[in-house]
Amino acid sequence: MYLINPTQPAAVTTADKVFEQIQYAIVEGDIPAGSKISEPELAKRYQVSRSTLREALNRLEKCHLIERKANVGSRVVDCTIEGLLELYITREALEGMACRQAALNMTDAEVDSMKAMLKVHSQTQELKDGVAYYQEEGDLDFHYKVILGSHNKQLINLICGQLYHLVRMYRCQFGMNSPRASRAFIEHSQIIQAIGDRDGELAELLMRRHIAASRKNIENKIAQQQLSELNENK
Amino acid sequence: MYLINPTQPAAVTTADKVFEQIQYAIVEGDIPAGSKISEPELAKRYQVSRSTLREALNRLEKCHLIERKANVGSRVVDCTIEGLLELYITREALEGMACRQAALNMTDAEVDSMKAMLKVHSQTQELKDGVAYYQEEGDLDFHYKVILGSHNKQLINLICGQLYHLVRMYRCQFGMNSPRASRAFIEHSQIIQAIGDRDGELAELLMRRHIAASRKNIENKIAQQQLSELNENK
DNA sequence: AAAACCCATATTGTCGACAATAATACTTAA
DNA sequence: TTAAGTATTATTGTCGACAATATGGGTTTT
Repeated sequence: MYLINPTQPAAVTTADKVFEQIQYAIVEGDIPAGSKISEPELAKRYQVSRSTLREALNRLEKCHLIERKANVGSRVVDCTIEGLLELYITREALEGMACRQAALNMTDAEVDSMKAMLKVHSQTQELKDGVAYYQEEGDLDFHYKVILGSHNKQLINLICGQLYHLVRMYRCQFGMNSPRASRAFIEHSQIIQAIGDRDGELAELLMRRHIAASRKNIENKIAQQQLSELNENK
Repeated sequence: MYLINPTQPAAVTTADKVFEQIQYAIVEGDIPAGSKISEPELAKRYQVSRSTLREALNRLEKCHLIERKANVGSRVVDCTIEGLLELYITREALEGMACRQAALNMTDAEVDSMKAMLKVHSQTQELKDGVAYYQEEGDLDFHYKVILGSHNKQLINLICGQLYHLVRMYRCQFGMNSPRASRAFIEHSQIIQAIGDRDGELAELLMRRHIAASRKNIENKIAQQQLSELNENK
């Protein structure tokens, strides 16, 4: 279903499955951003008791997809431009450090594996066919591998287990499929090079620039989007 | 009780209160690190039903104080040296960025408030009386204010809401009360200076060095501790 | 004697019902 | 007519019981 997070263990309990379904619904926008969550309604919709639904809600809260207030209820987080900026700044810090650690801790085999993956992506890209989808997937693959390559459980958990759910949500809601494919590819190559050279400082620098560039690109897209909406409504 | 986290809302529900109590017990080591958690036992000990205890366990999992496996149960995280290093590397990334953002986003009033706080700390320190406790509190105060000064909800939540519980736990379990008080004070002053000058780049650099130094200091302490334990047992 | 299998027990996951709190609508008073 | 207070309703928090899964001990088999 949709996208598998390699760091998340397979859902075994029903609360896990409901969590995945709701997570998908929120990321895709089927449950609108910013909307209030009714426990009885969702429990009925997914055919589970309120207890297990609340268990699922707890998981959703863990990856910052919903927010709870005591005795009041839960709301889906809303996607604001400020929130997006904050998210990318946090990514810049965390993934930058993860990249530095990857340069120190990745095995040679892992580095080779990444280089191979990049080669596949480049060939796929040359097909110029379905570039958006593949590059999008490839982008996530790339970042996942770098993060896992840090061999730092704390970083891996924070980024893959929490931040990336929000990243996907923003990408979906703002319709950001595969921006700047060719540029990203070049930047990925440079990063891998630095990691392979075991140059942690450079690797971190490049990753931070890469994410900052991605952030600015999205900012521009949003600005354009808002501009065109303005033109439609005038 | 113990230490109030200014970013955490007051506990209103009983699950919240139980959470705080267990959190305290884990951080202090009353519930030993690495030990398995028995839901029925804890529920009886804190005089609540298993449902509300599980709610409390969910909060504990959110701040990484316990880990759960489906159909198996929960364990308190164990404090390993690797875990400590990973934690401090993550802090370096996040607090470094928070410090950079603080330089950009803090109001002048907030900067003044921090300078005033630092002045109080310096006077308190000169008393050379109970330095450990006050400086320890002061250290946390300082870091909290910088993080809050970033005005970045994502960073604030990750650091104060999650990482700092673990930081306290490690400090407690490894008996790290107030290391390098005078050095820390000087470094804090430099950081505030950079923030006041709105020099984000320098502010981040100094904060990262500050945390890295703290990490190395703790590493040394642990090494000494293990050495002395070795001598006792020989 | 060691290993594999099975059964008993304990723990976790799930459920529906009740209690407490918050939001809403209505009534009453200024 | 507006504002405050109150009662009603709906939602969340808490509880105890049942079902499903894992753990440990005992038995049997090779």
